[in-house]
Amino acid sequence: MVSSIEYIKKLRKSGLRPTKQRIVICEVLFNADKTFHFTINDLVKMIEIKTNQKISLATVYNTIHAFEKKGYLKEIAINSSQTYFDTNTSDHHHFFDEKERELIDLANEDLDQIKIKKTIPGKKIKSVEVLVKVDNDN
Amino acid sequence: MVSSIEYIKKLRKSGLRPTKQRIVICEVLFNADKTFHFTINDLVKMIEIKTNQKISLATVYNTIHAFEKKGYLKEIAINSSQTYFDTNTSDHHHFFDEKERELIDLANEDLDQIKIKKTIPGKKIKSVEVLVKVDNDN
DNA sequence: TTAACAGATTAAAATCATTCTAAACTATTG
DNA sequence: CAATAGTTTAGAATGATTTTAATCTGTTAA
Repeated sequence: MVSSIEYIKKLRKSGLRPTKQRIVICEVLFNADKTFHFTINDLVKMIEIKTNQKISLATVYNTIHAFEKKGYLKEIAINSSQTYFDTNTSDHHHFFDEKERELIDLANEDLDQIKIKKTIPGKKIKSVEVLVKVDNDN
Repeated sequence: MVSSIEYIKKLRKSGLRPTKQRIVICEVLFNADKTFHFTINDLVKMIEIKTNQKISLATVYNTIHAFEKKGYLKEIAINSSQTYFDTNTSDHHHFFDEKERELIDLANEDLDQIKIKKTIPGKKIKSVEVLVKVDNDN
């Protein structure tokens, strides 16, 4: 249970004003005992459940993008009509169950070190993301 | 230079009626000397240049989805406002240059075999996609 | 403490890729 | 050639995301 004072500090430290809305979003995202994956739609629902009031959709988008830019969230590359985010910002990968539209973490340790043997002139690698699509077994 | 008769055969064999529109799309997509990546928007432009007439956007979408379902195209998992497709349907991966919004093939041989050491009960692996995001070197 | 202002929030409109609709067209088959 | 199932089409609809422009609020300096 992280105190909201911590979030206020965190926000200030990143040059983001600690507004009521941002603190609520921090509490929803970063107070969970486990990291998780979510869409903007999921988040809006979680906020409503937690606070019984709503934050404007535009603010939710703004805040999530601000948090992503600060490195507090990661966007996950999948083809979906909605964008998925991850509160786990460590270096790791994902399973995607298209039937359930659900993401599952795949730890870096769960696959061998990926070594890219090809380089592109003038470019450097920013990230390596593995997406494992899964389907029902039968 | 593949004759359009070949595309007609190919379409018939897959249970798709060889319409004028589908043949044109085959010619644009599968007559290139190299495989390539494209968005629907790119494809529409290519069709216009090649034929000087246009195919309805709905038809382009229908056809691309039909081709994808038949395995003639692959959709590439990246976060972008537009969906990218690949005429290279072999097992391989991608670099994505976000600055240029450009995809570059990464052959399977350019990285070590990926072995996923985690399994999900009741699910089987359908695909493993690696996306390497790159940025300018400086 | 307060005034001033930059930054934030908001509802609503706009955007834009994609999908749907339902009417017109066409390839196939007998 | 007629019947029909499959296709194409323009335009409308959808839905996630972004923009707009007005209002509000946190911060700062006096």
